[in-house]
Amino acid sequence: MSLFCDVALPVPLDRAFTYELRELEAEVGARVLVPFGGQQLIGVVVGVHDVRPGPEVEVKAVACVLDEAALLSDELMQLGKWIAQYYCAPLGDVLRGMLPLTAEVRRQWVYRIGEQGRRVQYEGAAKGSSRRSKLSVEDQNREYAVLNYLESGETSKISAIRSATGANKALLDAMAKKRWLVREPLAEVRDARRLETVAVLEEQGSGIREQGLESDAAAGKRLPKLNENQLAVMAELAGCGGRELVRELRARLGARGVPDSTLATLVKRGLVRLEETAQAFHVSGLGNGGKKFAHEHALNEAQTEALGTLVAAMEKGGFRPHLLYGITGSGKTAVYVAAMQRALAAGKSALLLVPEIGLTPGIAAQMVAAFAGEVALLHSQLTPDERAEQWHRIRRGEARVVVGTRSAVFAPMPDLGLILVDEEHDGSYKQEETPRYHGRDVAVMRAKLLGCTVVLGSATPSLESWNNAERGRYARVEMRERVQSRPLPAVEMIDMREEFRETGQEQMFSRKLLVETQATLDRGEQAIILLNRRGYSFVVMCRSCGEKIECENCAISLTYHKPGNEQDLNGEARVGQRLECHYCGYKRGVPKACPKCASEHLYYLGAGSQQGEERLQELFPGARIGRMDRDTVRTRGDMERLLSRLHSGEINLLVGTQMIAKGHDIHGVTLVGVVGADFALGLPDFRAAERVFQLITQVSGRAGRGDLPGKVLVQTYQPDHYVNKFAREHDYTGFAAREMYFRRGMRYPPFSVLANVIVQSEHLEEVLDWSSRLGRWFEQRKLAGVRVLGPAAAPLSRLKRIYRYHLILKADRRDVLGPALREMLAVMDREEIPRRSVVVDVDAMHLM
DNA sequence: TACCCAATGGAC
DNA sequence: TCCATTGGGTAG
Repeated sequence: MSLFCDVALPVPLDRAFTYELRELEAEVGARVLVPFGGQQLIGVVVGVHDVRPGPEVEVKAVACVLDEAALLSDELMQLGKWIAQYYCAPLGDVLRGMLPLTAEVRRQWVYRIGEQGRRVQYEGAAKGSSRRSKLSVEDQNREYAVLNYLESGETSKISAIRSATGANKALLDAMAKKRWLVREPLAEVRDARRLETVAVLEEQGSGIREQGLESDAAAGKRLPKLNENQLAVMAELAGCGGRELVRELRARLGARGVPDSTLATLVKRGLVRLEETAQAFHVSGLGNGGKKFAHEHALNEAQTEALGTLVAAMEKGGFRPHLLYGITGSGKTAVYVAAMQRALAAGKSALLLVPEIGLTPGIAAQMVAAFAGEVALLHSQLTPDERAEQWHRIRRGEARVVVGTRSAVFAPMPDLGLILVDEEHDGSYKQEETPRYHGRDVAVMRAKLLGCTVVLGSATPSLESWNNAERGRYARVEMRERVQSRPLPAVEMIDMREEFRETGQEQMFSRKLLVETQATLDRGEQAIILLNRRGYSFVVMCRSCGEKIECENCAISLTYHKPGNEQDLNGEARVGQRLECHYCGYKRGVPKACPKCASEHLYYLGAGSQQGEERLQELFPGARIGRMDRDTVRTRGDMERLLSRLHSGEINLLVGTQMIAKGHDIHGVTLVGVVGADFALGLPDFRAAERVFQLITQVSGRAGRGDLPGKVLVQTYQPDHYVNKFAREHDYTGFAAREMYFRRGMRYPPFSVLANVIVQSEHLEEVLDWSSRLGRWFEQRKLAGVRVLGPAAAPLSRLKRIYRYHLILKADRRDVLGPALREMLAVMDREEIPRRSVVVDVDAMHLM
């Protein structure tokens, strides 16, 4: 038994804290509740020992050990430490993200009357309330009520005090500050599993039931004690095999006029027993509508071959990363399912990471169809209770197939034998807050620690993964055929400059796109049009002075939204037109005149999806149009409803932002239009070309997935740009080679490792001061193999009232970047640059 | 990060 | 003089 333990806490501090264990025992990887600067925090034990820290620290005792055995396995602890190191994040923050179990410990405060409070109570009773207090008379009275309530000296929970006196937390905390009350933390551990009551027929009850079933009249004679209602309950229960959820039973019987109390009577008589059971796992909203899934078909040759490679790797064992490069519609999901089945058959479990479950409801449904109760889902829309429940099912080995988004890479799976990362190029794998890890890279690292197979799948692999495959670090598996030998859609570029010259006017849609859309609709087929901006117009500009209307909090043009029937985040109908900031959510009314020069000539530029929908409605009055963007799709339910309307043909023309490009499999779609996607080529971002190529390829992949061939029309102002050239030929390989050339020349990833160091503050002077000091330090330090760009204003120079400058670090090798960043953090400490004002983004996805 | 404490300054 | 607010330092 050890005397002390070191605990990583969820605070932005790069160290662990030592606590005394006293009589308690704690394993490394277990959670403990500890006092920390006046609070109680849940931390994870990262070490146990007998070494008392120096006399300069007052060692406190662990309040409570929450887990008897390690909750985080050795393997996951190691993974956590790697993340903390690699991404320069505090271990406590990392571990908190790995253990999504906040639902299990309820922390609250209890209050007790203090010395000061007692005095006030007596004096106050004599003097009456003070006129000088800023509190309202009601609050003063409440304060005295609280003192009276706590008079005995016992501690009370906030809820008890509130119901007795009407005092709220703010009032109690204010009293604690005045030392009228003493505030103490209290933590209650509870089981996150939701319990349900089940009614069970007792032995003697089933005998009665059998008689009762013969005929109600006969039963009534032999069992005069059971009335009609009671017999109905018994019969219903027998009809369900003698066991049913009380909730269900009540619902059914209540409809027939049997009161709830009847069941209680039967329980009292010992004919029925009530049992508490853990609520059955329930996957909600998987509207698969009995569709046939790809894996039910036989795999084609390419799929079989790919599967063979993966299975061989699994059988051989050991760490071997694979890049599964399969063009859109080549049936990657079927290969995933088959590989997972093999893993399960070999007694292993399998993990599938997907970018966003909400945007591709199909994938969860397919996994449930294939693996039924063995599946656990982990995604951001789960409630804390649901997440904890899934987490424990996984840890107990009850769910051997896990499908989830980014953080599911930490799923506590025993015997993990296969990790799959679908759409590995997707930016949503990168967490944009501390710890800023990349789910795909963590997946690879986890596979390395475990020595298991990992598969990265994509039709448009990230340049990093492609490079790894080129260099032989990853085994490349290719599927270059669509299933059932369906052809890839023909892609045509429409030169919008020429269009302008010929028509003499700036139009949102080219003539060709309109003609083709009409023809598609006339043939009874479906069309999709990508318009990669939401809202109506994304710039409002003054014709007189050229001023663009910007957000008050951000250096960003506001987007004009027309009144519509969409709902805002609170579920309230959005009425009225408005200008909106897509970064901070700021909203304002539409000005009649320029805020700067008062000119009334305001000009609305740039068409978003809302305007696209409106224009299409005018152009194709007969079309059944749907819109898919963040304004119309807020929940998974919205997405499913929209997709099912598309599947059924209720919608035949869909307009939307990039979410329409995400892996949907709609067989009726034969035409895809891409409008304004190349605007992103102008962004100051080294991944701009890669992203545009991915977007065009992915959205093109939505066409021609059924029996009819598809066609893609891409409107562009840069038809000669290599992105467009290679996209037209479906030539990922060619694009990758060309883009590698650019990246190599510019020493961008994958030919360097990159970190974006963002310095931010509400005050511009601080940002300028700190960033220039860091810049000078790097200049003097002359770190070998590291080059530093900047400091310079970040392209998004102000966000949410915070000014932003950045330095970009490019290193030749991985092992020089980490030490350089750590040295920088140490210098910041010395130079008194606050840690929280500098964000370190290792392997940044964008440099905005 | 969240909290505590000491110093500040406004209101009575 | 009292109290509320603010900013800096620290947490085991």
